[in-house]
Amino acid sequence: MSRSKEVLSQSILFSGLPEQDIAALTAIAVEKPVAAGELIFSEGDPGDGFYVTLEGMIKVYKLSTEGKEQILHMFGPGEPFGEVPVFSGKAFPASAEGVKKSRVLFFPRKAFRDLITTNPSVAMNMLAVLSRRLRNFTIQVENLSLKEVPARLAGYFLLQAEEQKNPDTITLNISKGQLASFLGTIPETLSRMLRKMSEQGLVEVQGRTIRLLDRPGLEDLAEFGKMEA
Amino acid sequence: MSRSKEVLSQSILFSGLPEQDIAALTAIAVEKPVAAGELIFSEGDPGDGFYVTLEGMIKVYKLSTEGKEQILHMFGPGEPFGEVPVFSGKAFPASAEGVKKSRVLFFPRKAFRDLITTNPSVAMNMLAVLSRRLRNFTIQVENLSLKEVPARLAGYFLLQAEEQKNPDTITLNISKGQLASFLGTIPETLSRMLRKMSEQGLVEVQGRTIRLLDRPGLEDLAEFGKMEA
DNA sequence: AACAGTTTTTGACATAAATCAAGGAAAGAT
DNA sequence: ATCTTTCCTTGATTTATGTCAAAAACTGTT
Repeated sequence: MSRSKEVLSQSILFSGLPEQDIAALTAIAVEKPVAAGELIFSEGDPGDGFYVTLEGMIKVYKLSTEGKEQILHMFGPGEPFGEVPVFSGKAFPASAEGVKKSRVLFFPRKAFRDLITTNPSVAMNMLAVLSRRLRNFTIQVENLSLKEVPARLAGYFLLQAEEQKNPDTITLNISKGQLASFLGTIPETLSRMLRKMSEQGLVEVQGRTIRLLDRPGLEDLAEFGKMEA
Repeated sequence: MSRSKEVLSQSILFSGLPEQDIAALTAIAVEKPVAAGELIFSEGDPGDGFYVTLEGMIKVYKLSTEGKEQILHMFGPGEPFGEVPVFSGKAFPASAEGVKKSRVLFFPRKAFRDLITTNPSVAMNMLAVLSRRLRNFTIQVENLSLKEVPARLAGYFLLQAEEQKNPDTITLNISKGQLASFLGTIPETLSRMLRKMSEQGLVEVQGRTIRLLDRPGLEDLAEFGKMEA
């Protein structure tokens, strides 16, 4: 089995599909290399299909008129993105580009809609994907509206610790600038908060490696968002 | 046809369904009256089904630990809500309650999943509903992160004008306090911004009636977010 | 190893919006 | 019509975070 098929067969969207269906899928899909910083689609583009990340990392983001960036999602291998226009019939609501050198698979709109109508389990998987996405958005809105930057940061660290299956050390897989943009702030503020958290013994920062020194403290910060001094 | 069936047959989710399917649906669904301020479900509840608003208005919201509220969505007649747990398998990510006296229809999880697997067009409609929801969330995140309160407010007015099909006068269908919560701010700030916009001749406010006096000015404010003085 | 580029940090300052506190207006109940 | 409660407005003040400017620390490259 090719590397692409392997990624697909383990993706949330196509898990449980028999191998010949996966093969049929790769037949209709087009693979595309994406350079670091390369634009995949822009907000307002028509959107005649969606993508699955095969390798690397893709960010989906919005830009303000003054040029500030807000990252909405980061997608790694196996994760689909850009599906909204396929089902809503409207243009992409945001833009996407590679964070690093990546490979993506493009699925044309019509072929995929046909697959869904004949294959209820793919429809169900897609519903699950979109539901999870909605769930993440509610958390993002909650963070932006109801929590301050230190709380968001602490929450991010704890989430990463879980995803990376290491309760006391995490490695950032994006730059601090990109992390700031994901958390809805700017690099200067992020830098200051990291220093503050270090001074209080919550974490130890060394480049992209963050040691979580005080999990209860971080959990408290993530929930209540207050740091003394 | 009963009032409920009428609402359902015109809803985005069930549009295009033959009448006997609608009848079958209402057979599995349970109607429930909801008082103003009555809780329908809470964040963290298991979620063994989803709802469709029949009458009135439902808000879906999050609360901060300090008690501040962020409204995520407002749903009127025909609009479904609370679907995320049906497909993600996880609990409700937010809470829902009636804004005013309402009626809702509850669809049990299993029955609806069965309907979807046998009826691709319902699956397609649900995918469209979730996609549209995602689209709205990207706008909400953009607003919270990249725009200031005056810009969000101007954008809200323009959107309402469109929905109410009246280019120069809108009537708020929620209280100003609830509007503040939807826009991610507090009543005091909203009040001040409304005054500022009035002083600048952008709008004229009389209770819940807002007259849009300067659409180009509002459009500019919504996009660039700057108000002189 | 030195270079040019980017990313990150630090400092001084500006500002949008929240908080606290209180008065006024509107709406619903008796 | 009056009372009571909720909603809305206004003012004074605080605060978190953004802006601007510059230095320092990395990164990868010749």
